[in-house]
Amino acid sequence: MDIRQIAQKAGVSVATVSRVQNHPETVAPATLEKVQAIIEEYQYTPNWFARGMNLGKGDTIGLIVPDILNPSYMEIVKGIEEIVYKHGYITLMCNGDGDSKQESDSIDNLLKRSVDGLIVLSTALEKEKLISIRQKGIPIVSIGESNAGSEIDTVKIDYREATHNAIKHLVGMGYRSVAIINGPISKIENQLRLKGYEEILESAGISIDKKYIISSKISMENGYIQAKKLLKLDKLPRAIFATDDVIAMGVMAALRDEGIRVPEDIAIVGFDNINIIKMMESKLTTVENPLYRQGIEGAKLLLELIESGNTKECVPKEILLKTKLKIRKSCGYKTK
Amino acid sequence: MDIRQIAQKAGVSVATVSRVQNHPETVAPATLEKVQAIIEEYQYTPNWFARGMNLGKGDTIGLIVPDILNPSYMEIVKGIEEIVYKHGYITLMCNGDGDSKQESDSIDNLLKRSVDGLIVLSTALEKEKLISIRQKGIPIVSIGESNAGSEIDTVKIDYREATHNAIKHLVGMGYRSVAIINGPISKIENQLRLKGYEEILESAGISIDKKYIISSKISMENGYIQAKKLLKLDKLPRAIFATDDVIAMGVMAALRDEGIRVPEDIAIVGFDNINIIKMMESKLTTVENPLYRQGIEGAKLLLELIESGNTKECVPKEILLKTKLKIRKSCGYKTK
DNA sequence: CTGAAAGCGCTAACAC
DNA sequence: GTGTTAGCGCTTTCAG
Repeated sequence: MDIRQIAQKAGVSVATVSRVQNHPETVAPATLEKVQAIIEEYQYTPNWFARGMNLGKGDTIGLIVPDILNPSYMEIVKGIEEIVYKHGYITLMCNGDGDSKQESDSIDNLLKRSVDGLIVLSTALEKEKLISIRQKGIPIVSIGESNAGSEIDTVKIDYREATHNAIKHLVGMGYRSVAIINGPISKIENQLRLKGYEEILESAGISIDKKYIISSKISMENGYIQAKKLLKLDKLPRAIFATDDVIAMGVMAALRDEGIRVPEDIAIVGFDNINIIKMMESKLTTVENPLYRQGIEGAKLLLELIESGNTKECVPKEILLKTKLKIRKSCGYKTK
Repeated sequence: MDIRQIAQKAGVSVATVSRVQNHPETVAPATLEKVQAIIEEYQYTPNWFARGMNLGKGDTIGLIVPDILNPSYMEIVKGIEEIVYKHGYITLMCNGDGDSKQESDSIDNLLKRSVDGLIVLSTALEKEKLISIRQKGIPIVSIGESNAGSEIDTVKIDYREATHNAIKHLVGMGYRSVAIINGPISKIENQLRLKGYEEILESAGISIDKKYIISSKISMENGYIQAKKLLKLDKLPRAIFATDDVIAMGVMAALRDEGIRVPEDIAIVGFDNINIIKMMESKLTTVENPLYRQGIEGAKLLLELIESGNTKECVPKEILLKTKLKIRKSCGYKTK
């Protein structure tokens, strides 16, 4: 069924059918009803490609996620999804696989599909790439710190401050040796976390031990593996800060398997406060991260950009969300 | 940059540029090289909509997921993603929200975007809807049991048998009162699980207690809530079978909060064997479900269908994957 | 092996 | 209010 056939059945011109679909208020009530009846009867929907070609847009946004198996990212995606869907958009999702090359491929793939906008999650993409996209007038927003800094619209938290709070708390508990299991150091946000970590230790007069600084891909398995490595050291750390809750979960598993008590022997602090851990047996102290909210704000930002119509001219916005250290048992802190 | 401008720069006709992109083997090496250089120089990519309009396809598949926060579904999605991306397709993902109305909306949305094919995960969609899609010649595959039974291509496991194994094991352990916390009973797969549950109890001569049969939306929170309800009963069940691992996690949390020991007081068996629980403190006995594999197989099936070109004529295939009861501590079984 | 030209199905000026 | 018509950017016959 194409528009011509519908027009014929309804006894009107194709223009009228098109109007009925796109500007119903401009057509006479009687005609409107008649045409709508035919449309309904034949279940007509305009050819998406033809429509897109004329309008130059397809109500689609592209999304790059580093790892769809990581609940932290999915909580963000959930927020994005809800907002954009409500506004008639739909999401094309690509797996970045935490790899800058693969991410770049995915972006190109998305771009050639003429998406109306792009959201990148915790991206490792180079600054030039990011900026060139924006320069082309394609709305793009980064959730999490990106290499483009404040040159593209961004929703983020203060990773450095959040880490300060976590490490400060650990140091305040009297732990003098604190290890960090960080995500890939190629990402700005992880560089900031590392910085925050070092700053607090230094200001507490604790010398930094390279052996306590680990960077790895984010997964429970890696958390497990890295923790085991840490446990092979001559001098064990008194506390471990994992920059992602799934890493923290792996760490906890490793300590348990080695018969190490948390927090008596080693304390743990995680990052994100994802849903699953809220109910877990071992109460994990973690940095509460408004993930869902980040998705919401990011999507809104993107929609604004799309609707404004000229991304290039807008000065990039930056939305900074608050985090808070959620103290539970794993850090050894006794409430009252 | 459009094809005309490229043609001009290269000193050839638009037809030749088009050929270079779509059938490079049909153009003279010299011309080919010349045109490719220009394409490269100007970073030309054909307009997606125009291309789609001509070809009638957009290398896109639609995907309906009941809940993107549920790791079980995401493991399946991961498998799908990998296969289709490798074949040049990209995924439009919609959240079904476990609601048949919302799912139906999402499908329509996907359909009007002329996706090349559709994968539905654990769908509650009515048989008629599913079949009508296939009838229109749109490739569709269901992962998990659907209301269309064997009338559409399906990848699944034997839910009834899997449940048999779980319940049989529990009954074999001597537990005479076994509760089930099931997903929404509107879904066939959950009906099958319930059936499997009842069958084993009956054949063991255990009368079925309605109070032990619960159906709820799948989430950790609901697992928690439903378990608490169960614990308010005069006579507590000796074991609880949760038909999804995230439900099981909620159940474990509830029991813990109530000071009930697992498995000494109440045994638990879950379903899926998702990644997270493999490392969890409380070793959950669960039905091992090849989720990732389901995604792989489902995607392959869909791709076949798309490439075959005539979905209507093909007789629907059915792929049945094997499950296995993974025995850990939560069911009380002592190895040796 | 290459070019001219006819659509693909739709939207939006522009006339009436 | 409604119809006529000119594209949108591309692919693909059909000639040459």
